[in-house]
Amino acid sequence: MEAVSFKEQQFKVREDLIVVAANRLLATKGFDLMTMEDVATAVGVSKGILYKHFASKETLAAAAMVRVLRGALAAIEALPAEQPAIAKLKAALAWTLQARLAGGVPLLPSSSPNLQRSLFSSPDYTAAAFRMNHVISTLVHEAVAQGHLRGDVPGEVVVNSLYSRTCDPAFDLLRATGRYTDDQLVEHLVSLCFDGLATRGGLVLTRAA
Amino acid sequence: MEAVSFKEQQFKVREDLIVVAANRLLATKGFDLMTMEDVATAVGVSKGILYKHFASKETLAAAAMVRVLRGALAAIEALPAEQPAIAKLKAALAWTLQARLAGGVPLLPSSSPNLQRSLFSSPDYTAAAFRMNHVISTLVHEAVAQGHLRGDVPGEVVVNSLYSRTCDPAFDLLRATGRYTDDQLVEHLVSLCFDGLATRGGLVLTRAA
DNA sequence: GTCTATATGTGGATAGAC
DNA sequence: GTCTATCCACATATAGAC
Repeated sequence: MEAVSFKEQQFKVREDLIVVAANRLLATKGFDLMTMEDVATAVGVSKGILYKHFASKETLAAAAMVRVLRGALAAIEALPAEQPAIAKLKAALAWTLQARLAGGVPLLPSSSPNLQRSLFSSPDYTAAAFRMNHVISTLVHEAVAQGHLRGDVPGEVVVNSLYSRTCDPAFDLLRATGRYTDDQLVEHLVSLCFDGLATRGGLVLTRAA
Repeated sequence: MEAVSFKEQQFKVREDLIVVAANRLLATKGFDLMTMEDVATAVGVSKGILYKHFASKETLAAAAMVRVLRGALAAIEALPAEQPAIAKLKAALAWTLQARLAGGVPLLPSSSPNLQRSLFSSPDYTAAAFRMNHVISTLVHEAVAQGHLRGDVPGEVVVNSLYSRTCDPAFDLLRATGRYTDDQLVEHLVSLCFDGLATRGGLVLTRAA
């Protein structure tokens, strides 16, 4: 009994190592270029063993996505409730960018039909993605209602823009220059996303009464 | 003489068809998922003939990139000189997004080392990319000097952000919903890029004297 | 120059020894 | 459960007929 439990535990630990390694590889090479061989050597096991844990490469990628989605959801829910919605949204984007710096966020969009099918046929993934979409949409609507987010653009457009900023290629390009600290990078990206590239040309800002 | 010239002309026309088809496929499937077979059937020729025009898949992709870069450069240079720099930058982004709607812009970033090497070993590509970088950087610095673009973010960061907006995945996702016209899509994306997601919370805008 | 057929390499997935 | 060896499908690139 004890031995079995221990082995099962080891199995779970290894599975987590596999997912973490896949995460990193997906973040750097993307789904199409990542090979199961890559994952195996990164973890230090043989290729065949991966299929004892995951039925296919797509299933493994789905597991990696779920891991990140759940982490992001937990981070958002851990934010102080008294924060206004826009602050939560900024924090969520910053968290995701930090996660990308740390271990990698496997959000590289591959248009592989196999992957798409596999993702949406995974209950874990669809549940996490649906929940994430709900949480972010709600925050966006709150922020609009509070006058902190522009109301002249459909909420859907805002949500998608936020999502795409988490996998902004500019982030990696700028990071590769080595001219910025991690915090500077995150700050710049978040600021550009929410405040835009432009000043308010010809206009000055006055505090409202 | 005439016959040879005609054949050469035909050859060039076909080459252009190949590049256009590759463009579209690169925009939809990306470099990794696009196969030479795809390109061949799209053009309506056999697979082998592609290698009479291009030495490799990477070379073909480079040609597609060069085509788009040159088109974008021409579009920027055709803008009225009296326009302020920020207007030119907005127009350039809008042009690229329109081009993406029309025929596709093959900017899907593949981290394939083969592709990277092939791109940077192509004089045509490096020249076009260098020139594009120069043109955009100059416009950004002008716009900052004119007070239209934020000066608190390094120019390099602004340039990279602009670049990454041209291949923003949100664009395709929103387009796929079918709820927006092409013009609305472009307008929203350009507006979000320059003006940001946020209102100026608690502030009202007053025109300067 | 264009096609058909094929050589070559690679990567996902499986079989079988231990 | 883990490894080694292998199968199979597919994609790049080439060879050879016409």
